[in-house]
Amino acid sequence: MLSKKCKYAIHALVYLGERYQQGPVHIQEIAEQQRIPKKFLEAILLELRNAKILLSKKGKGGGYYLYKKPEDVNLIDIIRLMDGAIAMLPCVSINYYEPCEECRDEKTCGIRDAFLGVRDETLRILSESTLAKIIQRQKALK
Amino acid sequence: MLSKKCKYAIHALVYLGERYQQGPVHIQEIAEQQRIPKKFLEAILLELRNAKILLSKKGKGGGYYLYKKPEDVNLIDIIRLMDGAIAMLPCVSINYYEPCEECRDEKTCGIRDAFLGVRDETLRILSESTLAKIIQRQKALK
DNA sequence: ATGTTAGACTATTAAATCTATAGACAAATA
DNA sequence: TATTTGTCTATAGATTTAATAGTCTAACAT
Repeated sequence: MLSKKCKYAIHALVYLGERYQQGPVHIQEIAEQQRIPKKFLEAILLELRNAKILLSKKGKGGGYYLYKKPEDVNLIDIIRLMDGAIAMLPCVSINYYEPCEECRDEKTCGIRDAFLGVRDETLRILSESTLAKIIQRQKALK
Repeated sequence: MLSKKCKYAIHALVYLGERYQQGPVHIQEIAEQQRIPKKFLEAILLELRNAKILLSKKGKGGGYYLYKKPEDVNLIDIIRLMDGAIAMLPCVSINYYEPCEECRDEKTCGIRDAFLGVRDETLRILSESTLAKIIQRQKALK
């Protein structure tokens, strides 16, 4: 399951995606509109800024706005940043690889294979799912 | 990421799968061979027994053994039992469904779709992955 | 029948992680 | 220079995960 942090991040980014190129959006507004605790959201947006997904502006009229284009931010990027590995086992993780403690020998492990498959399918589906597509889908459903 | 509990369960079951129809296997032996803390393993095996995947025998010569056939126990069963939901969001979970708190309206949510896809693919791959197939694959790799 | 073996069950603890909040600081703007 | 708004550090509380201790109960051998 995704953490709340990650879900908050996705919702905040979709919200900012809907306002792409319309200037900075105040944290307070995002927090209220998306029902996210403001202080928690602050930490999340900061992390997204440090990852060069968002930009910020201080002072009056300040706030956060998308740095990357909505079609260039996908769910994989967000989940990796917020929750870490996509894979269900460390030994099949691309970005957070670690040998399995439980495993005697990775080369003859009959378990990995299935989780490699799951990882690949998950990557495929979620990397195709960009903010732009999510917003487009949302509009279509209304 | 799967919990240690779940990984222990998978390893223990594969181990028992290799000894299918060869009589009960002592907890101590599984714990040592698979390097699992014995007391923790006890709790895990008990849960698998309550779920009718394993059977147990008390007293001398006792231990645990598979109740279901190795080809009838798949990774989905094990993960659901140990870690709960397979899905990455409660609102796309089959067995642990809950509406997303973060979501305003499930029907017009543009996010769910991607996670529905991930869930389906995960189910497909992991339900095909049975103890029998894992053991077979392991033998082939040796 | 009785002692030994091995699982069943309850309770507890320690560590880690997740969620949320507080408050001082720094930069931008009017 | 006062106000607004993001930056950053620290911490607290709750929950979950991982592991252990200890008592109870059933099965079996003698």
